[in-house]
Amino acid sequence: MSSKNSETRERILESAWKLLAGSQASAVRMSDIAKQAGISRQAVYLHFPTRTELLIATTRYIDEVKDIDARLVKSRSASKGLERLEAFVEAWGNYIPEIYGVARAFIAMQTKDEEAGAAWDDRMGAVRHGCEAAVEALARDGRLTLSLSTSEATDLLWGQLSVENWELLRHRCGWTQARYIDVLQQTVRAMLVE
Amino acid sequence: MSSKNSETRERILESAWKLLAGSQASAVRMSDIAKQAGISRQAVYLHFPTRTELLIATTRYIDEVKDIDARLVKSRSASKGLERLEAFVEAWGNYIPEIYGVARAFIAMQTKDEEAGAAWDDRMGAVRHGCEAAVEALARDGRLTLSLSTSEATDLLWGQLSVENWELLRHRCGWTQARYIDVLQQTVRAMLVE
DNA sequence: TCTCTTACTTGACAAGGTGTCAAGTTGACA
DNA sequence: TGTCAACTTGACACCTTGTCAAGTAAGAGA
Repeated sequence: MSSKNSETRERILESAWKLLAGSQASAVRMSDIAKQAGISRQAVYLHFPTRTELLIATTRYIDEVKDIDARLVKSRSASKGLERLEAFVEAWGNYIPEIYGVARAFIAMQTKDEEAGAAWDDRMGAVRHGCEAAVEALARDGRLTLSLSTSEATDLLWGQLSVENWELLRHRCGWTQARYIDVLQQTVRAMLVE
Repeated sequence: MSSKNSETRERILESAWKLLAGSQASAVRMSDIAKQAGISRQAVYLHFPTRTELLIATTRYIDEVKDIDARLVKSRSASKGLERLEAFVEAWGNYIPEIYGVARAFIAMQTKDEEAGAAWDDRMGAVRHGCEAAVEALARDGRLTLSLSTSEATDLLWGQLSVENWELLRHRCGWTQARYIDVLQQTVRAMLVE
């Protein structure tokens, strides 16, 4: 029989991902994930102690499969601050749809489950670091708006690139992904540059 | 004995409000609200059929007590678009803290409870109307950025004034309320005007 | 004073989800 | 043949929402 850390574990992660990405991401239960993976509900608990830990593992799995690092190369290697900023908005903005399902689940759990809140804060903290790097590059070029500190500018950019803002514009307002990226680049530039 | 629609009902609403506004807004249960109001859990159900309806009633109660309409008078009576925009940002931005507790509860429920989602969408739809009016006033003055349609500009402003964005800047980033208002006015202006 | 009604209490319970536990099955491997 | 690891089956405790039924207390009216 296969080792515990391979096929089944991955099938669980794939199932969680698929269900969370689906239209009815709302109430994805442990039993749904088990059924999707073709195993018993208890088998899921043999691999992941809690629902929260399964969700955390799912985000890590997605990061691996979708190669988030590769997507950020262009931004990180940009020489000019403005270039870096726009590349970052594009890279992260186009990554949000990939993780949106899991993100929704985390946001819903934040209120109830402290551990889930901490895990999500941690992931979003990584995004903030990306924002910070872009803002600092901008500041080094002397192109950051004078009325904002780098910290404030970072916060604003972070808020602009939040999953919640993406959700509002794409889902509630019906924007296309391409228009979202375009307008966000333009908006963020108006907010932070010069 | 007092009529059903008075003292007790109001005590329930006050209790819900108080608990949701408190630091541990996370898990406010029906039993917590009942205890706070000094009545039995079942008595709460005599006044409100479900938790969702109680939350909806609580927002309406807050609107009444805090007089949301009065706060919007200045914005609505502004003659210039820019003036209207800034007054609206100030009025709504300063109202968010009042409803934040209830808002958090709604946001957490959105995923699970359809009715709660609809109720919250409805309330936020009202905010979007305010955004729309401000953007249209700006457009009439010919001061709206050319690269944005009025609908897109409305959406952007709406996202900027979302409870989630307020939460991020005030709670996660530690901004003061005054700074939040200042920076948002400036940001929104950079995004939409000229 | 007796009775009726209204608001509320008390206590039990079903539904639906998470997480735990114990015992059984099955296939690989030595 | 025996053992071990991975998985199954079924039961159960716990929590929260919402329902139900019976009981209590106090004001209103005859």
